[in-house]
Amino acid sequence: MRRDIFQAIADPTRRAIIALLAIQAMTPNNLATHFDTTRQAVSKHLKVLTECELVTQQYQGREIYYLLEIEKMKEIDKWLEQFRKIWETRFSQLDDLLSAIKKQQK
Amino acid sequence: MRRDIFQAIADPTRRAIIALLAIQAMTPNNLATHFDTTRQAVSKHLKVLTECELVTQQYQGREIYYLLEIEKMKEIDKWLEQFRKIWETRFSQLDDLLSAIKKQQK
DNA sequence: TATATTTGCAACCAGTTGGTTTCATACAAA
DNA sequence: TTTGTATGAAACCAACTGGTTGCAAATATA
Repeated sequence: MRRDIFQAIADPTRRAIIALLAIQAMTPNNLATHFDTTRQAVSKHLKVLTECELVTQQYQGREIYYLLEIEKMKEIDKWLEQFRKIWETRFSQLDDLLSAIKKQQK
Repeated sequence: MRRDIFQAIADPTRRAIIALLAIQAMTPNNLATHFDTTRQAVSKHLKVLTECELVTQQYQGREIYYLLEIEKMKEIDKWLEQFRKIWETRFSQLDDLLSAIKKQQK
C-alpha cells in the first residue's frame, strides 16, 4: 500500500488534523470534536498519519495523545525546493521555452 | 469531485510529470516514454493536472505541449508556511507541551 | 466489583482512483 | 486522397479510500 507524506496531506481532514496537532497534542476524542465525522473516522486518519510517521503517540492512562512530528513536514519542503529554484529565477528555462514556442508559431 | 493541488501531487507518477514539465514543456507522447504505463494513463494524469490548473496547453499543429504553471506550486509553499514558523522556532509550543506531559508522567 | 469512558480493530459499503483497451477525431505527410 | 500519427474520450475493471456500525480490551470511577 502506497503510504507517503504526499498521500497523507492529500485529504483535507488530515490536513486539518495536522494543523490542529501543530498547535498542541490531542487525543482522538478531542480531535473528533473538531470534525463532522465519527471518532472512528478520525482514528483511521490518525492511523494513516502514524504509518507515515507524521504523528507519534504518547500514552497517558487510557488516553493517547497524538503528537505531530513536525520534522517530517520538511520532506514536502525538500521536494518543493526544486521548484522554488525555478520560480525564484525571473527568466527561467520555462519562460525561454515558452518564448521559443511562441516565436516559432508566428 | 475533490480536485486540488494536494490531491494532484499525491500520486508519484504525477509528481514525476510535474518535475519533467518543470524542466521543459512536453507532449503527452513524449511524457509517456518516461513512464512504464500507457500514453492514455499519462493523459489521464494530465487531465487531473489541468483541472487543478497546474498545467496549461499549448497547441502546435496536432501536437499539444503541456506547460507547468509553476506559480500554482506556491500554494503548497503557502500551506507549509504555518509549519515552517514552528520548526524554525527551536523552543516551540509543541516542545513545551511535550515536556509538560513528560514531567506530569513522573 | 460494577459501570462508564477511551480507544483500536474488523466488517462492511459506496465512491474514487489509476490503469487498461477500444474508438473517433484532427492534423501531417506520401 | 490515402495513410500514418497525436490526441482525447468512453467503457470497463480491480484496488483503494473514507466513511459507517458494532465490538472487545484497557483504564478510570462509583
